[in-house]
Parts: sequence; C-alpha cells; structure tokens
Amino acid sequence: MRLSQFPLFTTKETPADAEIVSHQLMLRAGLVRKLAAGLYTWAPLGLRVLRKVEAIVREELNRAGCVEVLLPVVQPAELWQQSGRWNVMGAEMLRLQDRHERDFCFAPTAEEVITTLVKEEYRSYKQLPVNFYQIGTKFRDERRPRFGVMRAREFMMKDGYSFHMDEADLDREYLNMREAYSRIFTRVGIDFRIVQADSGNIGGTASEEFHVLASSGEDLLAVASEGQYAANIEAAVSPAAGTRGAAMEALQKAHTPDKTTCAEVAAYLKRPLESTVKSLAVEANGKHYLLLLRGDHEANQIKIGKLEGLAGYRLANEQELQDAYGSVAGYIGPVGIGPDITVIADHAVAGLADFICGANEKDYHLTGINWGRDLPEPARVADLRNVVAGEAAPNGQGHYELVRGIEVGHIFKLGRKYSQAMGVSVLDTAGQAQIPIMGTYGIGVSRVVGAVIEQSHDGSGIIWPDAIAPFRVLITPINLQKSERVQQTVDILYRGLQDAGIDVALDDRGLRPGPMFADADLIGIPHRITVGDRGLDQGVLEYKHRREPEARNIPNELSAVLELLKA
RNA sequence: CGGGGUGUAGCGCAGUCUGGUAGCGCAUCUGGUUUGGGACCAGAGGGUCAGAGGUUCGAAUCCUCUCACCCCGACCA
Repeated sequence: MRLSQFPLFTTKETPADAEIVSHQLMLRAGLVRKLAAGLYTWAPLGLRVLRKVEAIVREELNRAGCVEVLLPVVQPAELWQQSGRWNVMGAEMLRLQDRHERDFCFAPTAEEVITTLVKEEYRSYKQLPVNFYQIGTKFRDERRPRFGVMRAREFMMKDGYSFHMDEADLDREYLNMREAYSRIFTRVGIDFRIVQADSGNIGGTASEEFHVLASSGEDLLAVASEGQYAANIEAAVSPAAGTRGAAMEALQKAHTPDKTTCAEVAAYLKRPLESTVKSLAVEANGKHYLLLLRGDHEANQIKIGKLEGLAGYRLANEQELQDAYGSVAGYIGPVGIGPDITVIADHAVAGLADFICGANEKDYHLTGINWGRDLPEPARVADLRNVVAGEAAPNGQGHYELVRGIEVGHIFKLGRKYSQAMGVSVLDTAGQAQIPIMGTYGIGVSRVVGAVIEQSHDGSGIIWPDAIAPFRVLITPINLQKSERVQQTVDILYRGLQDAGIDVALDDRGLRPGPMFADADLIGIPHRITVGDRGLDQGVLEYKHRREPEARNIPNELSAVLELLKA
C-alpha cells in the first residue's frame, strides 16, 4: 500500500475526552473516530487491525471444528419473549419497531436465534455435537460507555454456541474451546490469564474468563502467587478462618456517639479495624438474615446472592431494622437478637474472639464479644466477601495478589436453559427425545484491539505485534522526490516484499523525515526500513524494529530484508 | 440511574467572575526557501461562541429550560 493513497488520520495532539492510553492512541493514530457515545467509526487503518484479529479467530475456530454462521442483528421480540429475556434484559437492550409496529431488538447476543436454527434443522443425535460461531456487530446500551472501543455500545464480538447430547461431551468441547482461545490470544500476541469466573444467573456451571493484564482494566483479579489458581474477584474463594483465640475480655458496652461505620468506631475506641464486625441486616423471601463481616472486609454481593435462601436478597429498610432489632443503621449487632433472625457469619468473623459490634442501641457498640459466651455460635458460616491481597489462596497455592484485567474472552457451560425454553429436542440412540445441553463462548474482537495497545505501547505510540499490525513493514524513503537512487531502491524493495506476500506500506507522501518517522512510530508498524542517500553511499539500508531504540544497517538486498522478517 | 464537570475555528485551549469589534497555538490553503526525528518566511481562508427562551441600548459573558459529551460509583465481550 502506498500511503499517498491510503488515508491516515494521525494527530499530534491528544483528544481531551480520551482517558486511557489505548483510547488516546487509537484516536491519535487514527484507528477510530467517535460518532457518538459508545459508537465508533473504524478508519481504514483500524479496520485492517480488526480484520487481522478476526482472521486469527476464524482460523483457529475453524481448526477447532467450529462452523461459521451469520445471524441477523435485528431480531424479533417473540424469540426473546420465549426465552424470557425480553423482560430480563432491561434498558441494556436496544428495542425498536418496524413500520407495522412490531417489536424487535438489536441483538446484544444470539442464543435465541442460534437455538431456533438448531430447533428447526436438528432431529437426531447423529447431527450433534455442533459448535456454531459468528463474528459480527453487537449492541448493548451500556449505562456508561467508556474507554473508547473498550466498552462501546456497538462493538464487534465473536459469539459461539455449542450443542451436545450429554454433559461429558460439553466438558470435552469446553476444553477444546479453552485451548482454541489460548491459541488465539497467543497468536494475537497478548499476555493473558485464564481466571475462574462467576457463572452468574444464566444458570450455567463452569465459567472462565480470559483477561489481558493491564492496570487500566475494569476487573479485579485474584491470582495465586504459587500454582495455577486465579479468579475474578467476584468468584475468588476466601480462606477459612484459623483457630479462634481464647476470650480475654469481658463484654462491655461502649458509648460511640455518631460513630456508625466500623472505621469510625475503630478509630474512636482506638482498636484495630480487624477487631470490628459490620452487620448487614437483609431480607430474602420474607425471612430476616444478619450477615456479619469483619470491618476491614468488603461484602461480595454475588457470593451472598448465591447462598441458600438468599437469592434476590435486599438490605432491610429503616422500619424493618426498628422492628427486628429495635435500633437504627450503624448500631445493629448479633448480640441478644430474636430467634427468627438467622445469623450468617463470614469465615473470618467466625474465627474472631473479643470483637466489637453494634449494641442494637443508638450510639452504643459492644466490645469484647465472644461466640458461645455472649451469643450463640453463628447459625451458618459462609464465604460472604471479596478476598484481599496477601491472604491464603486455595489448596496451599501461596497467597493472593490482586491485579487488574481486561476481559477479552469468556467460555461458559450454559446448560439447558435456552434449548429448553426454545423447545429444542433431538432423538437419542434409544429414540427418546432429549434436550441438548449447550456451551457458549465469546471474544470481544474490537476490545482485543484496545487491550493489545494498552499492553503494547510507548511514549511515541503503538507497538503492534506482527500478527495484527495494519502493515508489517513500512518503507520510509528520505528525499524520495529528488533522489533517483532512492526511488529505484524503494521500488525494488516495495515490489519484492509485495511479491513475497508481505503486508508492506510505502510512505511516498513526500513528508520531511521528522513527521514521517513520528507517524511510523505512532501507528506502530513493527518493522521499518529507511532508504536514503546516506545509507546508499555505503551500500546499506537502515532497519529498525519498533521496539528497538536504534536502527542498524543491513545489506541493500531484498533477501536481507526477507531474512529479517522470517524471525 | 445517582454524583461531579465541560460545551468558543478541524484539534488543543484563553476569553465568562466584572456584558461593549471573538482571540492564541497547532492544523489547512497560496507563494517562496528548505529536506535524516514533528522546518522557516510572507500572505490567506475558516465561528449560527451546543440549542431555545429571557434580562439589557447591547449577551460567548447574567437568568431559565433543553441537548450533547466526559469523569466517579452498582452490570458485562
């Protein structure tokens, strides 16, 4: 490609509304342009990158036995009503009506449609398993689009759906996809990490996410310092408490006026925050529960919602606190409460002795509380909280470190929720109708582009891995207009590289060297070959890799260039 | 959705408090000189000051409403 014929939209100044590096560089390098919140135009340069990511995804999935389809983005409401998601999705789903005032949505994902295809075309176990995928535009009306292409409303996603006769076969395919995803992200050239994920309320079982480690990532990950265990903070298992110490203090009431948070109480009483306990009074299915967490710990709503009987829980309101505890928020505690309230202690709280908690009386807390002496042992002990850095990871795999990640992929054993809801059934070997079990697999293709930049850039711009660079090689001629020698050399190189099937760009825009090199660095082409009279006098070309600080001389021969690109 | 902030030339910003000819840098165009890491000289073009309404002799500036965008918190590729 000759850059004189290829639109580059590079800018020197950083746009004011871009916060993170990858977003700034995508705008400065002219990969994308914003049209409205969360809506982006992909410029020619950016599209080349996007297409290369897609190509890798496509190749590896085809190799893994998946088959590509293309499903409509506008989908009829009836399908979504049938699965029950028309109501569940809420405002995140963009809805529209056609000229007949029939309801449609702009698909955020495609379980309903792919399941309909299988329902219509599949009759026998002999046709299964199958793993369909597509790469296409999705729309999610995010509350807050952010970070450019990283959390856009309209974005490019690869979504895949597999169908199986039994769980063993789903397990096999799940691992197959796990390997395919690993190959994809390795080929793209990013450093990634597979972590356990919450399987959510979609009703699935196993679920893992692929994360690109980056400080700007929106997800917190807990990674074991030894061994393999890593999990999204939503799912990371917190350790069971050690043995409880002996009671040393007597139970005492302390005056704590206007001190409602654990931090305030600890500071006021000059006690460590770890000796305080916060009480969350919640209601679920008409029952009262009191959740106890150590003052320095953070509740994990996902874990709590998964506890038996706690699905759909909510915090008790003022009136309920008054009725059940005779007190107000900030002073609730487990001592002396009625038998109709179930106390659920976090592991860490169950292991405490001499702890501090609300006295169920405004402006008073209790100190020196001990299980078994001052109140009954907790009815239930459970994992209610987020893990913290430094504490023990499961199975003796060292301690947790907390890092940030960008979720670029997700694999998920889905179960029969959609196949059942949409009425899919096939005959098994015994001639009995069976509902296939499903898996679902996603890759945020456009997000990958941003994530790569986040991980691979420097002060001058993007540094593309070869595999997804918009061009692998850039030829930068000096004084192209005036030097015939340069023209001839460039011509041989450019044609030679093209003939060798290498993605090469020639900067024939006639710019001065400064701006030309600055653009080369900004758009991040990995290999740069400079042709100038200075080098030609010595019979050499200058080669520079985007990651290396200095250029070096190579022989003025096409073969020397091709040799470099092999590595 | 709640909280905070910003809308002035293509981009980055000043001007708004204290009303009185709409500015600066970069970019763009023309001519010339330059040409190995974002050149220089001379000239030129480019604005419904986000929109609507109001106050005033007079509004980018004061008041009211609306819209858009960005940032911080609960959900997701």
